[in-house]
Amino acid sequence: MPEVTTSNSGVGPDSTGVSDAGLDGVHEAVRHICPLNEVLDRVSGKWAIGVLTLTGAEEVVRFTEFERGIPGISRRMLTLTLRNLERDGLLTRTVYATVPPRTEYRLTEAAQELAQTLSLLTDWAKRHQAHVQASRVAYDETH
Amino acid sequence: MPEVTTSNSGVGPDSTGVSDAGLDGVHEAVRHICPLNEVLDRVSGKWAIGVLTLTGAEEVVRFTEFERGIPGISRRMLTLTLRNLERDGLLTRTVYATVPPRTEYRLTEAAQELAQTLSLLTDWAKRHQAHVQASRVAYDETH
DNA sequence: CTGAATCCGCCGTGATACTG
DNA sequence: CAGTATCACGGCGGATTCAG
Repeated sequence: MPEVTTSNSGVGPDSTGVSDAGLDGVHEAVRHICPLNEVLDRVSGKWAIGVLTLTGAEEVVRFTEFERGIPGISRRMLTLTLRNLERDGLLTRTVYATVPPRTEYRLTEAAQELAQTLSLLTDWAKRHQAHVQASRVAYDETH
Repeated sequence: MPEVTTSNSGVGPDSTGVSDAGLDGVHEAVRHICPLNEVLDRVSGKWAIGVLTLTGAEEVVRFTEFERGIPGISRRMLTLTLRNLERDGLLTRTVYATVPPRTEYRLTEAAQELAQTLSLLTDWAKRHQAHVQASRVAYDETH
């Protein structure tokens, strides 16, 4: 992805190529109103959060430690997640040309701030997850 | 979605049915470690944030106002987003049986707190988006 | 040990048309 | 006005295999 449409790691096709280019304009306007989308695009996906929090807790993490620390993740997705985070300047990747090879990952300062903010979101989740679950059950019963 | 697998609005098949059921256990462990995933699942998708912030700013919003206020959204996606948010107890939906029909949406208290926390994330995004973009450009050049 | 490359299934998303 | 129903597409995510 060398060009503009770098964000939107989500599922959407990002303006399906439909009609004229006007849609990109308004879409950009939405993004301007809400940079939150960019953060969430970055942090979305099943694994990014796990990587971030794990790295935040451990300071320095190696590839294999991620695999053990995030149960269920595949090599492929771990690599992709790591690369995306590195590309966004949230992780630094240091490779030691030893045998066997060794790679270390750390959070950048920006990512550390992000992790702190995310912890506030976690607080919200903890405080309201019961309410949310109850809402879901109630909703599913009546629909 | 009447049953258990309600969360995980993301793309993943949620433990592909591979081998034994042990994977669900560890996966559940991951969720326990990080309830953040649930919040993000709830807020992910291209439109949920827009709906949330718009409703936060307007107090009361009608269906058509969403369509006008969130450029590019389709009726279908607006409906789905609204329903999900309502199901999670973040939005209330009030239908007036008038002609023409009229439906009002408001944030619940929980969602208002969430919106505040999300604004902190927005702050982070604003403070670091330049850095992130620069990182991306640099990364794309060298790879 | 740390990845890269390939194949494939699933589901989110959008377009379009229909309804009360 | 406020949705619902149906179809099609594209990409994420996973499994597996190969490489340095």
